Order: sequence, then structure tokens, then C-alpha cells
Amino acid sequence: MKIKQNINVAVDIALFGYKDNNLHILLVKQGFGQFKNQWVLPGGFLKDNEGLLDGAKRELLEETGVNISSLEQLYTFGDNINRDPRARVISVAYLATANPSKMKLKADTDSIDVAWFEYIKIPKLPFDHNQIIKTAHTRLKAKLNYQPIGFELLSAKFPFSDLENLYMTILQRKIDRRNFRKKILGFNFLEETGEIKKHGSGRPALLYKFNRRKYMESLKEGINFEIKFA
Amino acid sequence: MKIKQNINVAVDIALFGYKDNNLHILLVKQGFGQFKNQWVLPGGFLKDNEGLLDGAKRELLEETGVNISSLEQLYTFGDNINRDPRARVISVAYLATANPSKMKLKADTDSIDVAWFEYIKIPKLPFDHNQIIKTAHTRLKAKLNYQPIGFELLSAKFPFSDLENLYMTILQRKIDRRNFRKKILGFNFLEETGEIKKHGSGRPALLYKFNRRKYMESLKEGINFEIKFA
DNA sequence: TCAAAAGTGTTGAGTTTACACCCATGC
DNA sequence: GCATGGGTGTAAACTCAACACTTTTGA
Repeated sequence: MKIKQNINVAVDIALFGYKDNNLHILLVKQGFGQFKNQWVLPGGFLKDNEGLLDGAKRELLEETGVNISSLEQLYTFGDNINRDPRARVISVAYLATANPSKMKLKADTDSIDVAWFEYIKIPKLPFDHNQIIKTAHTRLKAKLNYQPIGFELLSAKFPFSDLENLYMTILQRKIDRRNFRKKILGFNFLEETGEIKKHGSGRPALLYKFNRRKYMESLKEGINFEIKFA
Repeated sequence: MKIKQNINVAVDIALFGYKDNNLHILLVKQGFGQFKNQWVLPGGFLKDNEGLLDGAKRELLEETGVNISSLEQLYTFGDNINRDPRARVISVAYLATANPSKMKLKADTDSIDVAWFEYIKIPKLPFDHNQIIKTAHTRLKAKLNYQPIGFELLSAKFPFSDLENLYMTILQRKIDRRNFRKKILGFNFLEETGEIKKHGSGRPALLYKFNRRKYMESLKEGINFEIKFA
């Protein structure tokens, strides 16, 4: 079958990380071409013999050194035929979450730098990458309502306040500490470790960890978690 | 920018309709090529200078005569590199709903027939079209929980039982009539028309219509509607 | 008068929200 | 002893689920 089409297919990845009490997103600095030295989302062109998801994983690994097993397809951007000024390109965007402290970044193929950017301080990016990031954030917020989120973003052991903070950061609003704690603990996918964490001042915090098995169950079944409380 | 890629981009549309108390989906019979005379989802290749959504609308119109203004991007299928045996094709699938009674079907460019198929009786289709339909149905079910659905699927004036039936058909299970009515009426986007509809036997039904303004508000704001009740 | 479909309320259980003070530590 | 962040309970309001009989029509 001969098809005369001149459209290119790219994949882009919006990888969220949580560190320093703030939501971050991973960007790479382009190493070549018209947008050389500009920060963009990791991503690139799909290979002819490669599945979309595989392409996304490959690009992420090549450009950032980050190996993520679970990427979720976010949206395919291709309504604006000039979204890439160099050629007609549609981009299948993927969403993922990870814990930045666990990984070392490594620029490589096509990229000359990699870094975590604070979500609220993302600069203006080429293409429609700001829009992709916004869409990814909207999806992430929506996911909080029906899926437990945290396992991938936090360290193995963490004070409860980290989880509180993570939720407030993603949702970008205050939530009631007592009600939040009640609800989360009610899901039973958290366990106390018995350890405590001291920090400069204030009462030391008990450290919690995810019970992986129960967490995965909840992931599958979904949770009903609309945090409406102020 | 020169990119050596040999990947084609298609769009496919899963259009749901509700008639004869059953959920239907629109299929077309291919008029040419390897899959000539086979039923498939309406769709086709994107043009170089055409946005994805525009392409989906165009293909739907060309192949079925149906003009739909609101299509929702569903998912992009491209993990299986052999999903189309003729060439490497990724397909951006769209989801829409419509009222079959309002439209005349018209096969044209590329298609030699168009018809509504009962959802539960869809035959085995070429490519991954059965999977696309399944994904579309899953999304449609999910949408019931957070969006009012019905406006596009039902006639302008309808008995309440049509809406009940529609929900039961999409969800594929029984729901409690009293609770359903209470909940739906509570949203205030339905209005009594004052008219009644007689049918063979049984008590005649009051006819309702959607209050378009309030319906659209609810669409935007979303609704919280998990129909758990048996 | 019977069959068919439409219409209609209440109650108990569970969930959600709102809200404020004490505790353990470092300095 | 004070500043800092951690930890805790209850009551009122609301929402949800379960459940069965009456009404209106045509045949």
C-alpha cells in the first residue's frame, strides 16, 4: 500500500517529580538544530519499527538517563499543523511520575543537559510544550481523585506531612490535615515503619511506607477520593 | 528539517448511537483494497495540512454523511506495529455520540455502505478495531460518572424511561429507578415538557427535554454521579 | 379485570465536613 | 520558654442505598 503522507510522528514525555517540597518536571536542553540550547520536554521521533510506548521509553532513557517502566498515554497533539515550525509533526505525549532523589540524570543522544524544573517556574518553551505540560498537570490532578498517588513520587519512608504536602502541591490548594490523614489511613495502603525522623525544630515525625501489595490493589480497583475539604 | 520516517497517521471514529433501546456503533463497508467489503470503523489517513480533529470530522463526513461537531480524542493506537498489515499506521481514535434518528447515512468516498450495528453484536473486525471500540465503550462508561450524557443520544423530547434505559444499556446493568430519577432530577438539567407519550399499553409517560443551558453548565463543571445502586 | 409501564418516599447507614488544642523537640 | 511542626476526635449535615406499592392506560 502506497500512501503519500508527509507527517512525522514524535513522542514527548512529561515526567513529574517531587522534591524540595515542590512539584518538578524534567526538561532537557536540545543539543542541535533550530532549537539548540533551548529547554524542551524529553522526546523525539518514533522509529518505523517501534511501538509508541517503547519509543517514549527509549527517548526518555536516551535523553535523560531515566528508565521508567510505567508511562501513561496522555494526549496526541496534532490539531495545530504548525506546532513544530520545522515540519508537520504530531506528538503523542506521555505522562509519568518518579522520585527524583533516586535517579541520576545523564544527558546523551540529542540532549546536552537535563534538569528538574519547578513546576510553577517553568519558562516559556518551544513548540506547544507548555500546553503539553499543562495538560499533563490537569491529568495528574484528576488522577488524585480516583487513584492513589505517591508511591512513585516519595522516598521509601516518609513522614505523613510529605504526602500532605505532595497533595497540596499537585492540587495547588490547602487541605484539612485531620481529614486528609483520616481518609488516607482509611485506605490501608500505608504502614507505620516505627522509625521517626527528626528535623531541626518541631516534633519529630513518624515515618510511613507504602504497603506495596495493598497499594497496587488500590491502584487497580481505584479509590474514591475527592478531597473537597478546605 | 529532513526526517526519514515511514509511518502513516490515520484517524478512526467510534460513533455511538442509541436506538431501539440499544447502544449502537456506526460502521462502514470498505470499498477498495485488501479489506474491500469488510466492515470497519469510519476513518482514514490524515492529510498533510489538516489537524487531527479536522481529519476525523472530514473522514466521518466523507464516509458516512454524518456531520458531528463534537468529537473527543480517545486514544492513539500504535503500540502494535503490525496493527495494519499493509503498512505502519498509527491511528488516533475519536469518540462521539449522536442520535441515529436524526441523521441519514450516506456512503461515499472510500465506503460502499454505512450502518448502525448493535454494540453487543459487533462482528470481528479487521485491524484492532474491536479493541478501539472496547476502549471507546470503557471511556463512555467512565464518562457517565462525571458528565451528564444523553443530550446527543436521545431525541429532543423523551420519556424518563429512555434515559434510564440508556444508562442501563451503556453500563450494562440494572439501576434503581427511584434513586436514578431522584439523582438525575436533582441536577436540574431536565425539564418537563408537559406533553405525554402514549404507547401501546402501560401508563403514558411524561416527556422531558434537556435544558440546554443548564446541561452545558453541568457539562463544564462536571457532575458527581457514581451510580452504584443496584 | 388484567397486563404493562410510569410514578412516587422514607429510613438507616455511612460519609463528609468543620473545627482547635496539645505534644515533642531544638534553640 | 518559645517557636516549630506533628498528632489527634467529635458532632452535625449530608448523601447514599435499599426497598414495594399505586396509578394510568390499552386490550
